[in-house]
Amino acid sequence: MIESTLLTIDEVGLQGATVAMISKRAGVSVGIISHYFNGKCGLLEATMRSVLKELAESIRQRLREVDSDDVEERIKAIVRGNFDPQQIDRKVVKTWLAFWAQAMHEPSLYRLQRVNEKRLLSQLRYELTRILPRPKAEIVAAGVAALIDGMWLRAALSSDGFNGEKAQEVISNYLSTYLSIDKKGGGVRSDER
Amino acid sequence: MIESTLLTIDEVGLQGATVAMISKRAGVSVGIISHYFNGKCGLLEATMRSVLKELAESIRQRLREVDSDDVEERIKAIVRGNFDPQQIDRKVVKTWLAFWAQAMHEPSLYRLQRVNEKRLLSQLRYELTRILPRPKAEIVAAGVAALIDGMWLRAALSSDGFNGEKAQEVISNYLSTYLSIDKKGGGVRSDER
Amino acid sequence: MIESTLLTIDEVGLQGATVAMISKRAGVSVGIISHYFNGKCGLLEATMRSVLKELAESIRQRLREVDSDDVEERIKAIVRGNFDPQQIDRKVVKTWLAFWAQAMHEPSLYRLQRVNEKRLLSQLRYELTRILPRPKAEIVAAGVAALIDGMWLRAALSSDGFNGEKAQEVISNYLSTYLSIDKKGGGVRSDER
Amino acid sequence: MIESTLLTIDEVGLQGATVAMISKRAGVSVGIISHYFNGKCGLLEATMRSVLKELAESIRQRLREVDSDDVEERIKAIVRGNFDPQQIDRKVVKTWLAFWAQAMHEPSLYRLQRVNEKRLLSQLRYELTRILPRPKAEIVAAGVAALIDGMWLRAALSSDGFNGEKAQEVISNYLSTYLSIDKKGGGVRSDER
DNA sequence: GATGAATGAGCCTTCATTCAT
DNA sequence: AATGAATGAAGGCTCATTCAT
Repeated sequence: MIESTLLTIDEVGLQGATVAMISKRAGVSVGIISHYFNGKCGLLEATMRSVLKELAESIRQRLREVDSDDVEERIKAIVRGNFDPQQIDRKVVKTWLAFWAQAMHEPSLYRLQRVNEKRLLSQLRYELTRILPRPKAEIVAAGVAALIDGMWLRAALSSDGFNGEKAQEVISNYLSTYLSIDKKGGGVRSDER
Repeated sequence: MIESTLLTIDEVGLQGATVAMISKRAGVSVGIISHYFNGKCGLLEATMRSVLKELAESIRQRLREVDSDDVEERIKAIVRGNFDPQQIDRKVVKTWLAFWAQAMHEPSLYRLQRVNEKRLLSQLRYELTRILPRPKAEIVAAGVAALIDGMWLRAALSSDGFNGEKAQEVISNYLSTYLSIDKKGGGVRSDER
Repeated sequence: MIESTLLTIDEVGLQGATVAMISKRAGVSVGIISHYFNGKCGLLEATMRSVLKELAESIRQRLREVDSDDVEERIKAIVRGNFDPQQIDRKVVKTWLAFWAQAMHEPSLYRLQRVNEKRLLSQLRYELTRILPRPKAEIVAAGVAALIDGMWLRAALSSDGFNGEKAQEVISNYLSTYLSIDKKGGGVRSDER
Repeated sequence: MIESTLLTIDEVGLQGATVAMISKRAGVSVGIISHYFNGKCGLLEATMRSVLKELAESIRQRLREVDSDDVEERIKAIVRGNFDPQQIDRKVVKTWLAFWAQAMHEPSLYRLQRVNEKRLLSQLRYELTRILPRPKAEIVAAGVAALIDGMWLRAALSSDGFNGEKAQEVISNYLSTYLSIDKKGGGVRSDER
């Protein structure tokens, strides 16, 4: 069902996707969608919930694999989670874009979007406050979050398919550069702000 | 016409926007849209072309105001251009999102999106290669571009309206991080790559 | 459904007939027409198929009623079938005319028209070759077919309603002219060709 | 103008032909059609009037070329006039079909059609009454008229282009056969009726 | 008189949803 | 519970006609 939705959106877009297409692909009747998901919009919401759950799971798994005290590694793990093959799959990417456009006009979708947006930021902030003063942690968290979304978006919109590794390289590079500076002259610089 | 489109998309989304709504708001007949813009899709394209032109103009203007040799300032000018009040206006933002979702399934829109995406990147790269070795310039350019898009996107999707200043602060911070390193040990470090 | 189409074309012509009119008269929803007939054009095709089937049935029935060896009577039966009350009904006649005009620009309709056109001719030829040398049979078959269509058309276009009997009289006269000659001096004349 | 109409109907049918297409081809403005012809329907009427006038002229010319007392030749001349290359031109043929379909629902077109239909019949009847008793002349006239229309129609609807010669052959054959019989045993046969 | 830009009614079609089975 | 045929509102687009220039 969810998979059908993703595949169909991939093929023809959210507008082009009809409930008939989706239900046919899933091998169920059209009625079932209105019945169980409360219409097409509800199906999109359920689909995004599923994608979001997998994203969260993907991050959690990566975090479990790294030293719980190595902040830099933990953040890189979060980044890797966001660039999990499943997340950068074309059908998921297209669904994300459709979801964003729709979310601006659908409260239920909007809430979902907000929760996800805030979760990433707070995760990053939580890690960074362990080694950076709060104002700086705030800025770096916002930066990393924006980099994740921005790299993800740029990759999504480019035709060359997804280059997740390059994205992660840019982010890692930023992170290690930043943290190394901080270790050297962090005190002074953070006073400046 | 273009303004009507933006306002209508802002109100009801691209899907919800009918040509009747748009033409009524613009005070013209429905027929005129198909006649001049080649249908609803053509209208979206024309609208985005207009938005893109204004973005380009906004950046050009900011660049004209800064020292043509101060690379950091020039990049900040590009960033400021991207966060111009007109660009972060809610109706423009919503149209961007709708445009992205649509562009995945409409070749003419896709081309437009690609041109814009590449233009920002090449502008940044051009400036950065003046003070950084090419591989590093590449990474920083990609980083700044992603930060712009990412901050812009996060701001767009958050309800609190747009906080362009915070976005610019984050990006400035990112930029100075890289450039300060370069100044300190740039020669050696860039040789390493 | 078919009946609704015929009645509506009778009233306002094919151009004037809207799907809404037809479906309303049939007491079904408009959507059903696109669903089952693949649009207005498909509906016309289905309607003509029905008319054609009834024409074929009408001829078959008339043929069953006559001596299978009396060629003249068999041909008259075919003629009678073509002038069956159902075939010369005003609504059927108008639909035929609309169909012809449309068939020139619609491959699927065109094929249908060709099949029917050829069927009549080959039926006549088949009967006539039993008593006439082939070249003459060919000419008489073409003549009878043209007479049927021509009488039918003239009657269709005249306001006085259909005078099927007069049409049949003319055709019978034509037929006996040819067949009587053949009986008298057929051997010699047919050698001439 | 008239020529443009014929060409456009040939290409896309009467329904498909827009006034814009026709006026563009004629190199005039769209307004001119409503202005001078009173709309699209008026243009069709004017076009058919032109076609009809040429048909009449074509027949008159053929009649002028034959002996005014040779009835058989005069009728053959009328037939030849109806199968004049100009009349069996594809664009004229298609326009005729469209005209018929339309005439059923447009009084002004209907009158035009009636006039033409009757003119042919009365011309034939006039000639035939010179050598046949009236009832027989009536039947033969109706037969020849129907043959002309029927052959013309069958040729029009077949894809093989127009085979005017074969049509004329069938009609001539009928005519000479009929008249020769009549001369031989005309008295007796006509008494039979 | 001639133009052609603008109009807007009306069309066919699509498709989310419903509901009898 | 599951189906899928039927619904009918609504959308984009076309195009004959108008009318200011």
